[in-house]
Amino acid sequence: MKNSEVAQVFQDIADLLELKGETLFKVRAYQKAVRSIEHLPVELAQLTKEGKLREVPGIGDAIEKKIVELLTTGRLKYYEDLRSEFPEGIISLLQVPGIGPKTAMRLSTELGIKSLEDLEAAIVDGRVVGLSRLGEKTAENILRHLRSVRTKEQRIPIGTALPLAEDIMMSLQQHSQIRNLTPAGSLRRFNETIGDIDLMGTADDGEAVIAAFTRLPQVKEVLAKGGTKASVVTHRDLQVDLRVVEHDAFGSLLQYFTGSKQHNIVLRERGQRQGLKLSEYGITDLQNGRLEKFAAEEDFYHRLGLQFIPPELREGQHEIERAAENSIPELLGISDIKGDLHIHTEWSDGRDSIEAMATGARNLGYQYIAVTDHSRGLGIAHGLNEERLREQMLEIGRLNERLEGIHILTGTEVDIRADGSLDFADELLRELDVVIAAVHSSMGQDQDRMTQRVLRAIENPHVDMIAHPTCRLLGQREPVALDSETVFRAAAQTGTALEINAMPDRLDLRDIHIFRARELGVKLALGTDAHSTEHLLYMRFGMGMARRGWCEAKHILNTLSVEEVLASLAQ
DNA sequence: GCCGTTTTCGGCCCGACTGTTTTCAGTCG
Repeated sequence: MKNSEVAQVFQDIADLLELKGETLFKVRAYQKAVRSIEHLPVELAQLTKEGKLREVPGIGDAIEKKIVELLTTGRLKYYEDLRSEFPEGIISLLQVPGIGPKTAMRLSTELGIKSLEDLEAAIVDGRVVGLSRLGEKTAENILRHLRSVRTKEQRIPIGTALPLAEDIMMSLQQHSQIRNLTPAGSLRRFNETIGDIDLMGTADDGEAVIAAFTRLPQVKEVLAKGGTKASVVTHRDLQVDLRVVEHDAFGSLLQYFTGSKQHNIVLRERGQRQGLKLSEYGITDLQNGRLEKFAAEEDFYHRLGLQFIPPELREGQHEIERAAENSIPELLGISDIKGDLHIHTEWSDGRDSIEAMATGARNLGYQYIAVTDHSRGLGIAHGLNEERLREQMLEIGRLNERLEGIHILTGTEVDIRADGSLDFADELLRELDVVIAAVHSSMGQDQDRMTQRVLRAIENPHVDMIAHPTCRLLGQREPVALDSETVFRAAAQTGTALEINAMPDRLDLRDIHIFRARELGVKLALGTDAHSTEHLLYMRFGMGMARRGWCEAKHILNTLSVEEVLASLAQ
């Protein structure tokens, strides 16, 4: 059973207990366990084997036993009994904003509603209005939310959200006197997907800024508008919230709205033990009731005796204890990156020439790029055959003589065939600076075959790196079945790098995989998989993932200089 | 159900909004 499936069971249990009217502390205990399991970098089965389940925050005696039962039998009696107490489908009502446990229960018991379809019908024919504490207006709101839940787009990839946010931020800066404008929420934490965009800033005249914001050309609809905040929907159907505050409270407000929710809860629990009450307004000393405000977020953390915690680490797992013992690492930064190791050109399915990609990279301050066009097996991408690859190597040699300030490494993204063999012979691979191997076909293989397939590529002494190891496409294709723990251990053993593919729809490896791979000593490499010069800028998305995986510069292959990286690849 | 810089028992994050109420329950982030 996968972690995500276990998490779903406990999420259901939390919902059902809430419907049942069980004490909220118990409900929250299950919710906390869900968050922890979702962020776990290791399989629960592995932790169980090592006897380390109880080290996970939020997992105690009772939940440990339930996890073991789920993993060994695939079922959980407690869960099945609980479910049998309620009509099927009642949990689905909870996904409608405005419907909580109390309302869901009443809708179910008093009107027999079991699905969103039932609910819509009941509101439309007027049966809902009239239940106690359910007036006309509430019913109307529920109906509106109900319809938007059905049509609403899923969370959008950060690669889409961040440029949209930046576009709005730029417009707002042109049209108002806002200062310190910055994203908050999941965007600032570099979550791989974003629900809505939160922006924050400071201003002397907040109302003028809010007015300018709601009049921006990107805005389709104004949902709410007040003196310090506003919510709008853009033409791309994305909700954007803006909050404007006075300068002296900006730090605590930014901290609060950056989250995550779980991080803030753990932080506040800690504050409570220190006799302090934390809120978006600042920190109140419970002894004397005095409120201390914070203009800078760093000072907020320092007041609690903590190191500053970078937003990418704020998931409410172990970052707060690490900050307390002063052992938050110096995370990788964009200026640490010395080159891009995964680049396509017009020789295969890229748009631009080798020279254009090289000068584009030089403009970003890089020392090198690796040209890694597809191999012949990938016909759809005009993969190179052996002859064309040799021509390309000669061309790169000529360019390297001519171009100043950038070094081009020869390479390939060679196909890993279904049986794990490679698309090019070892004799050819040996001549290249960089050999990236990747799966592009037969993605439906079962876990054993897929794992053996990738292991075989990892064990080839000429393979330097495995690209996009899980082959997922955000929102489009599930990851392939791969025993990641086994693959990571083999990669660490052989010194084969694993890629953090920075393409916004890939982001592969993902954050928790990066965390685990790094822990196991796997060499990691950032690559944009650029198919045009613009794509070189995707590096920042891979950077975000690497930081969420607690990576420092020393963990990343392409923080090395060109001499060092060539030496490392030759090993 | 979890957990400990007072605690192995007795606490458990914080504030705001909305709608339906006569003082607040329910929900959200």
